[in-house]
Amino acid sequence: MAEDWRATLNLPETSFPMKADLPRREPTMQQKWAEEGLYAAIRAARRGAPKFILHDGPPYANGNVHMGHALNKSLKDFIVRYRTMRGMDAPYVPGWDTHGLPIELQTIRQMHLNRDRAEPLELRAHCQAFALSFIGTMTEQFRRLGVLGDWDHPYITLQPGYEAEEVAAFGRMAERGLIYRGLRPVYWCCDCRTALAEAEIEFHPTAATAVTVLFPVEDGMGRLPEGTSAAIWTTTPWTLPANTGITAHPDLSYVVADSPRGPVLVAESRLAAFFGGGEPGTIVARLRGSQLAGVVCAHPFLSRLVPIVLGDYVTADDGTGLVHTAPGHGRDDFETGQRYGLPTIQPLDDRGRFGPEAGELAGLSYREAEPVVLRLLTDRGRLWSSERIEHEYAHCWRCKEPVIWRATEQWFVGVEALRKEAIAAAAKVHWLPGWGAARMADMVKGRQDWCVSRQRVWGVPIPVLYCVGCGHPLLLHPIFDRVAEVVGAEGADAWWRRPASDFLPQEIACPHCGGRDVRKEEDILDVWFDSGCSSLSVLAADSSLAWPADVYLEGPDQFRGWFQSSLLIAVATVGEAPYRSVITNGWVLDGQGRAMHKSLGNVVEPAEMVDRWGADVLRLWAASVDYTTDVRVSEDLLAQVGEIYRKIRNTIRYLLGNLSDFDPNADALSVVELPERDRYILHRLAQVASQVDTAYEANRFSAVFSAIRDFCAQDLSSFYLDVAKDRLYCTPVEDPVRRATQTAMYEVLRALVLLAAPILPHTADEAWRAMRQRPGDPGSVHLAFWPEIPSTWSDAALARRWDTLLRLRTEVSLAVERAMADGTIGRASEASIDLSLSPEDWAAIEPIGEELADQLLVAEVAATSGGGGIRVQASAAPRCARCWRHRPAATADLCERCARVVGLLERRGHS
RNA sequence: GGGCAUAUAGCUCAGGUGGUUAGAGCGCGCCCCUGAUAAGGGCGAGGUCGGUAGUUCGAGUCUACCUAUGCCCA
Repeated sequence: MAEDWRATLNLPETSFPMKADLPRREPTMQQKWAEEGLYAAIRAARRGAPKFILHDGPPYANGNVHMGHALNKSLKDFIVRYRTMRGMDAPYVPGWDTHGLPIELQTIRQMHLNRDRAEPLELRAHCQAFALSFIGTMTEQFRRLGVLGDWDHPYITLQPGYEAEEVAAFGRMAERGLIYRGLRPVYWCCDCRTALAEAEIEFHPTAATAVTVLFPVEDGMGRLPEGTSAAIWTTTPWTLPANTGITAHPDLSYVVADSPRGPVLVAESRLAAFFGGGEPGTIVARLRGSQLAGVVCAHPFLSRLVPIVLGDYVTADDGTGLVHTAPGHGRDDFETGQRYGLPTIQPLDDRGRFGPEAGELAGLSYREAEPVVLRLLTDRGRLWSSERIEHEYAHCWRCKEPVIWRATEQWFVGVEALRKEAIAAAAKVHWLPGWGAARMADMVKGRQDWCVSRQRVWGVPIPVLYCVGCGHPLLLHPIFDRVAEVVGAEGADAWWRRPASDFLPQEIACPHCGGRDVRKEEDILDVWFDSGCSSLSVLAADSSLAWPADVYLEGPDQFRGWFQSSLLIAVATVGEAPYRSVITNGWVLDGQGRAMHKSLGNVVEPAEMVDRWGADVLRLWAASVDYTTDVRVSEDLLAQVGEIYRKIRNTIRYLLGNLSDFDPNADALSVVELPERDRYILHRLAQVASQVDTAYEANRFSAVFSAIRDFCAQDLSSFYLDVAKDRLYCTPVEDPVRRATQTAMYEVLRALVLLAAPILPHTADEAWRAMRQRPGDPGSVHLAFWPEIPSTWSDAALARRWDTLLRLRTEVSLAVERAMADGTIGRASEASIDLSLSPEDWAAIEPIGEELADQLLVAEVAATSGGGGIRVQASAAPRCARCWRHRPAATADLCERCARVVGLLERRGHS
């Protein structure tokens, strides 16, 4: 009768559950870390160690955490945790960007405030409360992802200390002469008498007068016939008084055609339209736009010369291919004007009325001026044609009136003086991926001066006082110091709360007129100026951190944003880049590679994914993808990553289960004395650990991911652990054969948990706490050090032999599979194999000897040298009832080994 | 429209300096096991490398152009 030998086996046993239940259990673990003061404990443990500073780019505090944040913060966490395990002091101080238009607008809407009537201080208080509340929710969401950092002490751009450093930075830049005041066109509502941000603009169909106007050529550079006129087209004739140039496209083809008004210059493709269906005049000259550069025309009704300049934005979709350019009334116009030195003329006051210098137009609103302009053109014979058209035109979102572009006084950072220095500084930075270097250089090369003025209240004030007497702005060191001091003590609110005189130090007077009566600048700083100061306000200001940072890591949009603003400000104030390396992560797209949009309904919410899969699975996803390019995320993708997670988890669980009776401090054998089979897996472990280390070092987490995954799936689960079962289960607990395997398994488990810890902090810590410790091991894996892999574990010669075995194993599996299919055998374990090997294979396999059948998981193997191939038969040996292997019987139902073991156990049981 | 980037099996990724039948894991199909069991093992079917044209004795790997997608700019 068949006896149940199960009780005589050493089966795996562990409390580490197969089902991770991450969504439910992770929060508990996180709470435990918080209660244990894990972050502070790490800081204390690493005090004095070499620093590694990953400086957080501050997310904007006005919404929930989205997938882009989740990816970015996960990657940052991998880096910080890895460096910490490497023994470095790697503090992580999260940041928040809190000022600026979006929050101000959302607050106004939410509070139903009237911007014009709202007290600045009241509005600012609401904005602050708004931002802080989102910092609260976002902090919870980031913590839920397992991101380790000083969440109780983040840096926030609205903190007085932060603002004070920002004011000081502005002051230093001003002292270097990098700050100036100049004209720049902005959207302007003449009804509300204010500048508007783009977000405050609505477009509506509007009727307008479109005119085609002739500009007589004064100097054709010999390329244009005598008497030629350049034709432009505009839908805003009232801007003609501010015209200071004409822009042509360098690559467009232009012609001079005869007309009743003499030769006219237009784009060739616009010729027919220009003649309005009538017979086009004879073409008398043809030339490229680039050849027009330098031609000088006369203004159609003012005594002013206007040059033809070049601009890529010119199109031949409408008009004449020659664009009327008034730098005071348009963004493109302004930038073209800057490039070519065209004057910026701005004749309108804040109600949109022409000033006294506008001659006939003085006192008229820009709309009233239109018919006058038309008359002036007609009187001088410069009006080729005019028509009423309807087009989309910008309107004020509040009063619904049309808005205009109007140049006003703004504060600028002069980039020209910084450009070379900034490009040189960026060239010294290590960029990942490498194209970042060229991208940053290009962007700095091509950029205009930085307009840092915002006509708003939610922000850091531009710390400038004006002399009331002579109107001069006072860019003086003692004033900046004074403002920084007050702001540092009271916050930026002080700028609004206190009178201007409070910011004027006793000993200071206007250097121009000696006056001491001052007023405050009302503009605030661009929010990119805020975050751009973070290296100064945070890294340089905190002795526990360091300047410059080792790493910045953000999305590709930050090349024009934070990467750049940080660079410019650091170069302007310190003379170097604020980062040693910059890593860019790609954009997060949906499962089909499309950008996520609310309107498309394809937005994947990290909070939902965490509730469904757990943070460790989401993090494993972040590790699995090539983040340097755009990445996809979807339920399906997370499900796939979830499968890998289970594979890793189950491998760890199985290791734990088979080590339940193993005390590494008492039962471990010397590694160098282990049998080859166990030394082979340690050799593989050494290889994998090295690969993983190299990958972390290079921030190539997808290589970490695949190395760990393949090690679990291939080396461990499908080979080493599968084969080890017999040894583990069937030999006595303390049998050296078993202890040898457990010795190797313990090393594997320990290293595996440590290698995975930066990516899977919850799972790793859970496993760490479930496994036996060594003396001196910390209570949490997060305080542990990177595993030391002795070089003695690597054995290339041994590995070559075992790689041969693995290859043969595949061939045998195939033969066994065929034998099962044709009915020769029922299961692999009853296969009897004849192996006729090539001489080389025989040389590798021969030393493995009798163990071959064990390794191939078959009943028996007869291996010979000869190269004849593989034969499979059914084994003649009976199946042992205890170990289920087909081996010569010693008793009625047990093989020799099992009979011996059982006998031993029985003797023990009786003693 | 411009700049930059990406494009290898259903999915996620590997594929130094160009060279025999392009790899892995997952998923999928079939089979085994039931002493890792909402587990484990084996075998198998899937790509000609986004497209086109070139360079070369030979290209996934070099060049040009095109397409799609993404970011930034206009």
